[in-house]
Amino acid sequence: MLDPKFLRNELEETAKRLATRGYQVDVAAIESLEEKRKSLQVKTQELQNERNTRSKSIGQAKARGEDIEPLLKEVGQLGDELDAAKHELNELLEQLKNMSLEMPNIPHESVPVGDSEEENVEITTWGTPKSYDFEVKDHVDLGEALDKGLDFEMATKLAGSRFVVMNGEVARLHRALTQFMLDLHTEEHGYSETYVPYLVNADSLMGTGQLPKFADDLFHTQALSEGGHGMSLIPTSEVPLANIARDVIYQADELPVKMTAHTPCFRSEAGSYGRDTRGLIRQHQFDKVELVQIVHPEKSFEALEELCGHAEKVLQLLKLPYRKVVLCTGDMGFGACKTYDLEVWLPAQDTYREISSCSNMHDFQARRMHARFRNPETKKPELVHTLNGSGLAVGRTLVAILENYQQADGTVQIPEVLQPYMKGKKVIGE
RNA sequence: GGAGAGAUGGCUGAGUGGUUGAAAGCACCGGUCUUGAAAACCGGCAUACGUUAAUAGCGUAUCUAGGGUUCAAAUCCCUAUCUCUCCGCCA
Repeated sequence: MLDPKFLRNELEETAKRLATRGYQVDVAAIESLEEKRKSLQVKTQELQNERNTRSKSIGQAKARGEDIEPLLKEVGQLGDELDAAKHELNELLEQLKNMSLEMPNIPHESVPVGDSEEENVEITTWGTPKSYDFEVKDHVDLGEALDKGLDFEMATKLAGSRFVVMNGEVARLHRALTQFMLDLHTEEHGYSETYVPYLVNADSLMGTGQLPKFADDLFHTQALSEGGHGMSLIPTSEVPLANIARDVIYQADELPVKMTAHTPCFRSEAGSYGRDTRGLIRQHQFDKVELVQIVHPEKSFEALEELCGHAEKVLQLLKLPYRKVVLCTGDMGFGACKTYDLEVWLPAQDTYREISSCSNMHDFQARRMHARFRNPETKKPELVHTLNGSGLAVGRTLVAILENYQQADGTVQIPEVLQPYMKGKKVIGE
């Protein structure tokens, strides 16, 4: 959510900047609603003031044993007028609130302006894609051949499309990856390991920005239309992790809070029919190791660089070639003010594919969540900034390893850093 | 799943319809005292919104949340959520 004061005072500016990400602000509508709101609010408060004063004097008169009947009569119609004004005001406030809940975050000045992912800007590349003297297979063929290491047919029987069953060494490699990532982030990067619920309530989803706008992307235990008390499966552990800060006032010396968690993520992928239907790339359920930071508002851009570096470190240690891009205004997520994507090299697709997305949400989520810290200078509670990033998406990392480390005979080398997690094995499929 | 109890400011905890935004204590901040500290004493100490040049005043709201009764609700009624205790079930 944007700062309502900023929105009000800098409406044109806000509209201009949100337009760069393809969001049209209805300036005229907001202006007229605001004007009405202002006068109605003043009127309501005046009426309330009057009622309070009179009610008080009734109390005093009664205490003195006077006849209060005439006073009661006087206040009589005040109530109706007040109720009407209140009602109208609440409707207006509701309307304004709903509008602001659906507005995306304002992009940072350093974010390149563009319409789509075509206009994302490459920052760096790391590593060199290997050349293979045989025809490379994709991870689906590799995984199926590895003693049904990846079994998509079975998953279809059990659940449907966009799920997977893993077996044997591939399943273990998948587990090894999450262990390795968690160990790295907790032991080297200063995150505390966190275990969180995979089902969350609507307040949490509102806090991080999935609701009200993106309900269709989630799996719900009960339709929101049917009472709304159902929980939803998390689309990312960012939701529970960031909401740990909801309604909290941190002491300044408690910041930054750095948390990491490994969870499955559930996405209905409502808008992506036909995209990436083959393989592990786009699933209804996938594992992810997430990094979340709650930081002092002046430190968030620094923290973004740091956090992204932590995700990069995973790729570097796994020796997977990747590139880092900064997303353009049109490609950023709803709540982000600046986002870096890390894209790993996939030889079978002969291209880089997203494997991590690291974002500074600025105060956007903090405002929705009332996540604050007590500023020692002002002694007042002020909004913190929140950041999140994948460190990394485990399923896609598995894809990258299978494809990048494949050998002519269909076996797959195990990256050195993972070998301790694989009982010292160096190759799977032998 | 069944039965009961409860939810008040950073914390503990008074308060059952009328100057109660809310006693008291703790914590915290400032001061007096002290060589310094502690103790003692004095004072201060919520948030949001509106109005405003203003972090000054003034006003409004907020005692889990949402409805209701009333001239007036922390206080009465209804609903939801959460917490605790006991029983059942269970990893």
